[in-house]
Amino acid sequence: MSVAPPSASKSELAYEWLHEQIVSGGLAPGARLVLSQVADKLDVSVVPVREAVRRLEAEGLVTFEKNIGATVAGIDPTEYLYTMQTLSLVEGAATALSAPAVTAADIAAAREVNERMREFLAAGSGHSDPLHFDPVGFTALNREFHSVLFERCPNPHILDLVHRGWNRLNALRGSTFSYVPERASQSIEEHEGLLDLIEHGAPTSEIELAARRHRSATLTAYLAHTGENPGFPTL
Amino acid sequence: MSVAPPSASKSELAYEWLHEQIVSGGLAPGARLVLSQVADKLDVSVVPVREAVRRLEAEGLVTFEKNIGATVAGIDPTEYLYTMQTLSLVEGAATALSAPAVTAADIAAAREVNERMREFLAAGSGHSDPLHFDPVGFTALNREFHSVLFERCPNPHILDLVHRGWNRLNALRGSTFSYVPERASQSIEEHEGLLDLIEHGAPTSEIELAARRHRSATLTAYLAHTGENPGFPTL
DNA sequence: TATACGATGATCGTATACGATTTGGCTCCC
DNA sequence: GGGAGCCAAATCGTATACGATCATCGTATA
Repeated sequence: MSVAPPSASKSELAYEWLHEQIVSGGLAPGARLVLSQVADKLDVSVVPVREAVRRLEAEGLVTFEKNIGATVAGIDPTEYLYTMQTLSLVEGAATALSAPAVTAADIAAAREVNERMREFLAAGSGHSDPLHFDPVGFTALNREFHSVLFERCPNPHILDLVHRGWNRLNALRGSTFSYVPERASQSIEEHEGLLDLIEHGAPTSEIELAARRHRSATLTAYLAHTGENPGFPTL
Repeated sequence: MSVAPPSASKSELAYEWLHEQIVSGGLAPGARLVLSQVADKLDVSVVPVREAVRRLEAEGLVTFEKNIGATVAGIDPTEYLYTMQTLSLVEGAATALSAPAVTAADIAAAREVNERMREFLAAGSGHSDPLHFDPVGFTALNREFHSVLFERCPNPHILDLVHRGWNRLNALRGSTFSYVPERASQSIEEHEGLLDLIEHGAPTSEIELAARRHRSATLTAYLAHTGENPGFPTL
C-alpha cells in the first residue's frame, strides 16, 4: 500500500521553493520577487505566495515593502558583518551546549566530511587557476562539518538561530571564499585541529577558544580583503 | 497642513493588534485564534489576518498548524526555560556591545526607572497581602530598565533577538514574579548594584558577571519554585 | 455499555476579481 | 533644452467565494 502524498499546502510549497532558491543562491540577493510571477511559476495563486514571502521576511531572507514588493535580502557588507557576528555568537553557544552529547562517531563523521572538503579543494585546484573551485559546494560541506559541532545542542531556540544564520549567509559565504580563497585550505587545517582537541579531551575553554578563532579568522580575512572594518568589537 | 494618515495596511494593522494582545497578555497563551473571528473583530478580511499570523508564527509568538488553525504560543515550562536561556545569551551580548555607548545620562535614566520600580512595589505592598502587586506593570518597568543596558547595541540583529525574546516572555515574566514575588525587590537591589558598578568604571568582566548573576537569579528562583530543573547547563 | 461509523457544522486553504498605489515615460509648456 | 504634470502599465492589497479538511456528536451494532 502506497502512502498518500503528504500533500503539503501550496503556501508551504511556495515557502520551501523560495527558501531553497534563496539559500542556494539561485535567487541572488537583490533579485526582485514579483508575486504574480512566482505564483505562475509554481502554478498557484498569489495568496499562498504572499504568505510564504511574509514568513521569509520574518526570517530576514527577503525584504517586503508595502506597495513596492519583495526582494531577496541584500548583501550590504555592514549587514553581512553584523550577521556573521551574531551567528558566531549563537553558534558558539550551540557548540558549547552540544559538546557533552557529541560522540566519537560524530567526530569520525566530521573527520570524514573534512576529508571530503580536502578532496573537493584538490579537485578544484587542478585547474590552471589554483583558486578556481566551486565556493557554493565548498560552503555546503563547510556547513555540514560545523553542524556536527552544534547539531546536538539541546536548546531548540539557539539551534534555530544558528540555522537561520547559516541560511542567511549561505549564499554569501561562497563569495567570501571566492574573495579570500586561501581561507578554504586554512579552514580545513583548523577543522583538523579542532577535532584533535575534542578527541584528546581538551578543556572546554580551550576548545571554545580555538572554535572562536576559527570562526573569526574567516571574518577577519573578509575584513582585510574589503578593507571595511567599521571597528566591530569582538565578542 | 495636516499630514495624510499613514494608512497602514490592514495586514499591518492585524499584525500589530495581535502582537500587542499577545505580548501584553490580553490574549493568553493557548488561546485559539480563529482567523474569521479576528478578521471580523478588526473589520478586515481573512487574507491580511493570515499574513499577520504567519509573521507572528515566524517570531514564535503563535503556532499555526495546517488545517487546524492558530493558537497563541504555549507556556510549557521547558520551552520557557530554553527561551530564557537564549534571551540571557543574546541580552548579555547586547549589553556588552552597548557598554561603550552608554552615557551618564543613560545611567541616570536607569536609576530613575529603578526608583519607579521601587515605588510601584511599595504602592502594591500596601495591601493586606504584601505580595499583591501587578506583575504585568512591574514587568514593563523591568523591561524598560534593562533596555537602557542593551538598547545602544550597534548590532541590529542581536538587538532584534533581544526584543523578540522579551516579547516572547513578556506575558510569562509576570507570572514568574507572581510565583516568586521576593524576586521583585531583590531585582531592584541588584539593579542598583549594577548601576554602581558601571558608574564606578568597574572592569567589563565584573559588570558582565553581575549582570549574568542577576539574570540567572530570576531563572533560578523560577526553577526552585517549579521544582523542574531538567539540568540545563549554564552559559 | 462500549465502540465503530457516519453525518454535520465549523474552520481552513486557495482562486479569482477588482480597487489602490506606484513607476516610468510621454507630452506640453516654459 | 529642461522641467512639471499627466497618463498608462505593472504590481500590490484586499474582499469575496467556494472547495477541502477536520472535529464533534449522534446513532447503530456487537
